[in-house]
Amino acid sequence: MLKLTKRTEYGLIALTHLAQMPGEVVPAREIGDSFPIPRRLLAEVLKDLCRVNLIDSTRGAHGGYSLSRSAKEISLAEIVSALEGAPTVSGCGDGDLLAGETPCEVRPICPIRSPLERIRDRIWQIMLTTSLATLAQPNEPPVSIVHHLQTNHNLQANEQQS
Amino acid sequence: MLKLTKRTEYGLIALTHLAQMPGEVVPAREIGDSFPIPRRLLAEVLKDLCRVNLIDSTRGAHGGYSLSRSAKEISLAEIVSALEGAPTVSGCGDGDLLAGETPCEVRPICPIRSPLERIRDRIWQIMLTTSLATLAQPNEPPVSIVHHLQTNHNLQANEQQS
DNA sequence: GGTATAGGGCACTAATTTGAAGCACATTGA
DNA sequence: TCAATGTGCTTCAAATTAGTGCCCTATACC
Repeated sequence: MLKLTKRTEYGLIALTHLAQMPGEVVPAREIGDSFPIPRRLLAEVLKDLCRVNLIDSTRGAHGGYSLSRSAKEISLAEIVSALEGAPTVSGCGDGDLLAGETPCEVRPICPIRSPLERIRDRIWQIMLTTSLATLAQPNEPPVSIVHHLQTNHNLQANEQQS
Repeated sequence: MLKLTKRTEYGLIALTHLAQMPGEVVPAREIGDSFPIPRRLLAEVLKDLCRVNLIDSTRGAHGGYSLSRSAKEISLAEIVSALEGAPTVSGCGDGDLLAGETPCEVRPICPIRSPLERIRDRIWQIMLTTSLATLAQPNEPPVSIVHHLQTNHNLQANEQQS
């Protein structure tokens, strides 16, 4: 849980790279050279991002990719759902956020479905309100549109062991 | 991302089952009979939960499992980390929450690390503040210790396609 | 003690998901 | 035309996850 796939990581890296040179058309090669990312995989990821219109592609010599809109208008949720599908928390179908899901035979009697969905929604909310612009400024405080979500957590520290 | 493994789902189902009969020693068989869960796997999961002292086991005839403390004192975070390890969001090492992680060679120059960690922490916070008791009352409103985290989300609905 | 019921350990296989690469083709600028 | 660059499709490899089998230990009850 909570772990992004490599595809998504690569996509985020590429997008933040693009976000730092708005307007410019950047070839996949350049992104691949800047980070130790397998070229071919990166191409796949960029293609996916293109498919959902997060970025524009220019073919031919001097081609490349560029953000299709401002980094502030691109949410983390869009990126994640483009690269690994909308989140599900439990494997049971989640009709609201996503299309076809494999039906879960436990579903009718599943005792944890509903509360888990609420949690998923809250997590998704965090991603919906986090913009690419925020991700692209790692040194800035998290001053995105999500800052009002910041919470004070006055609770017992739970011990976790791997 | 955000998808729980079957192990965790089974664990949550078992724990909510136990939570509904506090004090009683419930054999794994009974839980396995109540839901379409592979017996053998369920046993594995229960063993893991036992190992981190979320439940107690009683061996021998009339043996079984029971919660080791009140459902209100067991956080979702504990359950998840017991059954699938602490969350990572990105594969890069997360020293604070978890022990050894495979080092990420992109790490020194990774442009998305820090903001992603903040997001992971916020998600983790949700789980830390969600108790098993909350999960076990699917029909109740989410009135757990987390209610103060509820947020108003006044933002554009993003379209997601699978 | 014997037996039935219940959990525990270990190793193994199967299924699914994810990561990665190959190859040929389409587009475009010089 | 040629080189640079994105696109489609296929296949392979690695990692993760799901599920099983077998046998041992522990306890209640007769």
